[in-house]
Amino acid sequence: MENDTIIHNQGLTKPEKDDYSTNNCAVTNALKIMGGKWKMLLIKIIADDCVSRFGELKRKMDDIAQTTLTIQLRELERDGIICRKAYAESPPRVEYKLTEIGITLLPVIQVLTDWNDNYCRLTK
Amino acid sequence: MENDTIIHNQGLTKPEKDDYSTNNCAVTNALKIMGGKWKMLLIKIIADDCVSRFGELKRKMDDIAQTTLTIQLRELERDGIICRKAYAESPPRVEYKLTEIGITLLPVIQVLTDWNDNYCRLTK
DNA sequence: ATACTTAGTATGGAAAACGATACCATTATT
DNA sequence: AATAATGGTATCGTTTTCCATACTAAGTAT
Repeated sequence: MENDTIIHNQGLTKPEKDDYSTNNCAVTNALKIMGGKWKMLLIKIIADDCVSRFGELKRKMDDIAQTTLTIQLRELERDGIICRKAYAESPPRVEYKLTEIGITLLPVIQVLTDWNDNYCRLTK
Repeated sequence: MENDTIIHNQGLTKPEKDDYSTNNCAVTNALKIMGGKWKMLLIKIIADDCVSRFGELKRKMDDIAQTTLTIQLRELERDGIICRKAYAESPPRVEYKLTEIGITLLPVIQVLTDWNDNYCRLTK
């Protein structure tokens, strides 16, 4: 019973001191940028598409409100994860794609997807 | 402009059809279990501790409300991520630890931590 | 007797997230 | 002249999430 308390911690980086407060925890920090109901899904779709238009995203996430989609895109843009390119046409055309920093988030998406495919069913 | 649309998608598993709706997306599914403001942090702390007591968790996450902590722990328990062991003592003693399935979530935590350490600063 | 400890629960309220609806400008189409 | 398409914004309401406060039971220490 005592010996298995060591096993599952291998490979996890322990914090120097026990500081998990809001401003100092790596997990919390990362989630400030990519947390929430829609962000990771949005990042995944834009990655799959390479370049996405607004209406395309709206169609694929068919249960998101348009206002919510706009807000999420603005925040991802503000945080340097995606970039927005608007063309001076009519009707308007706007394209979204991942920035270089946004691309560095793909391993997070992938490991989450892998976990779902391999282990999530065991939780039921 | 066209050629760089391919690069960043390497290694990402594309969905068969463009189905990102609420019930069918792997990312969304995984986040149903470990999403939210506190879950991943909780999983990380319990992993660091190997075994955590309630008051210990409360102290380390000093800005979480006690009621919220209880709810998060109950949900993680319900979803098979942690297990709860209460001792018939007084004052009560309750211990939380990761289940085997909970342990499979650690790579998710790790990759999130790594991203924060390596790339998050670039978003500023 | 009183105070302290742990791991909660109960209640009420505030804040954040999210959604539905209506509206807009510009151009092309019918 | 009316309609449709795109990518929004503005407003308001709901739902979800979260927090603050008060309270509890049982044993231990003073």
